[in-house]
Amino acid sequence: MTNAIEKKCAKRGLRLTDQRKLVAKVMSESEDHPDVYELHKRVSKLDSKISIATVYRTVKLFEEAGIVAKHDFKGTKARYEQTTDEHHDHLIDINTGEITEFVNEDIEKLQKEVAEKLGYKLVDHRLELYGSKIKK
Amino acid sequence: MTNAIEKKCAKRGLRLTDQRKLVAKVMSESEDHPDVYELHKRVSKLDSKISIATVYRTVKLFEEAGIVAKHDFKGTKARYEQTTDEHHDHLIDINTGEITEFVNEDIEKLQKEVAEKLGYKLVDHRLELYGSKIKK
DNA sequence: ATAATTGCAAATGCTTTGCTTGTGA
DNA sequence: TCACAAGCAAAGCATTTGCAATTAT
Repeated sequence: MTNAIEKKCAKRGLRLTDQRKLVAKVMSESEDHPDVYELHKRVSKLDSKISIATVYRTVKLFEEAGIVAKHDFKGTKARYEQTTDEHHDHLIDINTGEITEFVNEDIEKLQKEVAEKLGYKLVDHRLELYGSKIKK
Repeated sequence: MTNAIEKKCAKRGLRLTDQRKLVAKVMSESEDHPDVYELHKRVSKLDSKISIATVYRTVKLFEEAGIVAKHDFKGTKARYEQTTDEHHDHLIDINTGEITEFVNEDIEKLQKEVAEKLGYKLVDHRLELYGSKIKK
């Protein structure tokens, strides 16, 4: 069984070790944004021998290959998610830590305009909203 | 000579030690976004005995009192700046590290709308643009 | 075959903290 | 006076790395 991440690795010529396959599998099946410790915990269920150093190395490798995205949300450790086709930003629940993804083309466009007005070509950005759930 | 930071400390009942006065002075006079190491270097010129631990503690204290803002830009250590009256966001030059501040009310408004549409009250946000200078 | 990868433990870099001495209000 | 702050060195935490053994191609 080959998942999307494995396919991307192959395409990029990354050597597919058992450990990398397992990290790929776990990330492919994750719906959330796990940190390295959590990833290691999940992968350990499939291979109790895998080292957390390998998870760190793998996740960094995947990130450099554009296969996963790393997020440093305020006050938390680095979290990872599989890269998707369309770009999205994040809203973080300040009470529960729950993360909601969203897309807003108007904001995207305005960011580009702001950068250009300041004499810059927009290369990357970071937009995070922090909020608390409205109870109704 | 009393600067804005010292005034805020007084208003909040923070004890004004010599070291805190010096950090306040240096931050008040800084036009950039120094990290703790840089702050310690600048303060050391005024008091060669000050410990970097004290700078860490002071900067954290000021942050918790809303007197300075902490920024964790991508790939850099924590940087600090004096809090200003109007909110602003940052554009970071990916080549030089130079930081430009900007305000965009349209984006602010859209962020709030996005949060509300998702059922959240917007409490805080983080918007950073990363770009490279357009040479003309 | 052999260059790349792993596991382990030690090292790193930034930040915090325990403890004793010093000090601002 | 005396609760709070500073200085120092040690500890903490997430992450990286050197090295010998292992493995994918």
